[in-house]
Amino acid sequence: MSQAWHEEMQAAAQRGGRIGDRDIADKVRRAVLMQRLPPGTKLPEVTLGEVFGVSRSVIRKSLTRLASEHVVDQRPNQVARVRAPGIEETRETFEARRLVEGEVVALLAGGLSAATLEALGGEAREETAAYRRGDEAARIEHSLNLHHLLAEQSPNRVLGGLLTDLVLRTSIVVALYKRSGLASCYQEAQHDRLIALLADGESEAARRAIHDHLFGLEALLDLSPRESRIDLMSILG
Amino acid sequence: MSQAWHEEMQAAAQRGGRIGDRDIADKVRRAVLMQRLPPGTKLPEVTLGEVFGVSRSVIRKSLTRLASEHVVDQRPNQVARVRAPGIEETRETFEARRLVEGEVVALLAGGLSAATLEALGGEAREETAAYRRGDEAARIEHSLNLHHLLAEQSPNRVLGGLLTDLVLRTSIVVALYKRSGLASCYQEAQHDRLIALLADGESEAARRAIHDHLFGLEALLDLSPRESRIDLMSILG
DNA sequence: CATACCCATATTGTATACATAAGGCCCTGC
DNA sequence: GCAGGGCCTTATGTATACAATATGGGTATG
Repeated sequence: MSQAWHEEMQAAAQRGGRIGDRDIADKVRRAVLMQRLPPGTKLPEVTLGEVFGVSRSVIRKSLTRLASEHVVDQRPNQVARVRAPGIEETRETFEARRLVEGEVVALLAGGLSAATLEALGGEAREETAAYRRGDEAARIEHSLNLHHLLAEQSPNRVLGGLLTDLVLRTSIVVALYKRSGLASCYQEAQHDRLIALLADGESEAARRAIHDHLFGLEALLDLSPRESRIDLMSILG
Repeated sequence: MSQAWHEEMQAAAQRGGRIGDRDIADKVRRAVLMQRLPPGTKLPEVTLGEVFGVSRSVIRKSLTRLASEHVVDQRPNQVARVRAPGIEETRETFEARRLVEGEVVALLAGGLSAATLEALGGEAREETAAYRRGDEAARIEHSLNLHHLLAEQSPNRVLGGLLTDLVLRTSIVVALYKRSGLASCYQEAQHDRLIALLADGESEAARRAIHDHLFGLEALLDLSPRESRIDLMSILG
């Protein structure tokens, strides 16, 4: 367990009043997303309990929730660990998300209220601004917000739920496999283009835009099998 | 809590040796699928604990698992209840499953081993046999096995996981909204046709076959809004 | 007669203690 | 030097006690 993660969590615990399993899951999820908790990190229940000032009961519920979101691996009689999706699963996650998010934006095109479009545009603008000032954490936050908003607005709530899950999972693997040289996975103007197509009701063009966006994102990752820093950890660990 | 369900569970508890949260979730899931547990049924933790001979800890884990599968509703400070998806959600679930299962069978076509094809054929045959002898429980079992097998065989494991979830959810709503006159939702020969197309590698035809199959299944349901026996329970409850 | 309030009861939320199993370390034997 | 086995440490699995909260019924009141 790294030092940084411990103090981060302790600080988070102190700021809030009563915290529940939901809050804890949120914090751990964010920490994973921001790579504060590297894959494979052990998450012992007692330790987390001390950090958050609650008992194992609450922690267990949080971990179970995170496991159902595929954020942590929770195996019987074993310490929960931050999940490390392999290269194959990464590709599959992207493929699944292309299918689902493509369908969602196609359904969404032309049916969004002005207020929603404005909210989407706002997130896109803030993402760009964060990128320009080099604030990667904020950039990821706004990018996530944008896609999460799409998922929430889906007229098909079931598909929306699936999309929410897939957005989280892709975000985790992006953080994991981002090429070391790259500071960010920002793709200039792609979000704005998508929003314009949604506003114009161009269903199929919006679907293609999402496909391009996700293919582009996947292409920014280093998914070469040789670099097995992650696989070693999960296989040997 | 109905009488039948209680004795069913007690019998189940007695037959097995040590039972864990997984087993309990399985049994409750089956009971829901077989309509032994009607929607809205309360599932108090202590009652379940007594029935299965375990403490609330185990029950809680089971319920949480079932909640993540959308089988039960688990809201804070409230007793868990068997979930009652509304008509709208039913349609959305079918739409989502068409999208995902269509893609899965398209990916699967032409790539299945002879052994897997034989296993699929076996389930289809057993389903037909069960239908002919009027054993609806067995028919559902084999139909579920078939689709579950498809999900497991998906080269894309992420999509397979999504499909597993959707198959379960559609099964629940089929049980719920099956027209009262209908003894079964069996659709003659459709499974066999699908398997043939998979064997022949006809991706797009297989996708269409699944679409037809699922549209046909949805058409067998009574989704008219007037009959609000379910909606009243979930809205007022 | 309808409504609002209040109390008794049932049920979940949380913490803790004990039981059980996994993992690591050292020690022994080859 | 290396492999194997047993002990010890650590962490999870399960049960239980207590606290907090919802639910339902009964009663008083407008």
